[in-house]
Amino acid sequence: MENEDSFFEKVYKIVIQIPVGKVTTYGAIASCIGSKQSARMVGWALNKCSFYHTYVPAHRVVNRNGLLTGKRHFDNFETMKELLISENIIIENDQIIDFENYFWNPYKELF
DNA sequence: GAGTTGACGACTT
DNA sequence: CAAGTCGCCAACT
Repeated sequence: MENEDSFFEKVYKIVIQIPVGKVTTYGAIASCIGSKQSARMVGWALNKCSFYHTYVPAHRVVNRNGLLTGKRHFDNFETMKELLISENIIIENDQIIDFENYFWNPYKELF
């Protein structure tokens, strides 16, 4: 069944559930999975999200500072910012303004 | 099978 | 206050 508890699968399932207009952090996802220090793995998982059978809104995942550190992994450096802007999220200098306001806690879905 | 990498985070200097 | 270093864990070469 869908009990593929692979690290990647967990990451994808969480990211996919991020609502439009919201964002989360790598650390939050990692913590949600169980290893808060595995934030790097979250980024690694998103790196191969293109190979996943389901679309993963990786642009809604940013680092702890609300900085779009992963923008360079998109087709163009502006893609990530453009996607967030299209979701009513304000970006300035590759950083989310009022990031705390847009933050979506993955724990809410695990409840 | 071993070493290097990586879209982070927190601590140390 | 800013920059540098370490740790963490799985995938990639």
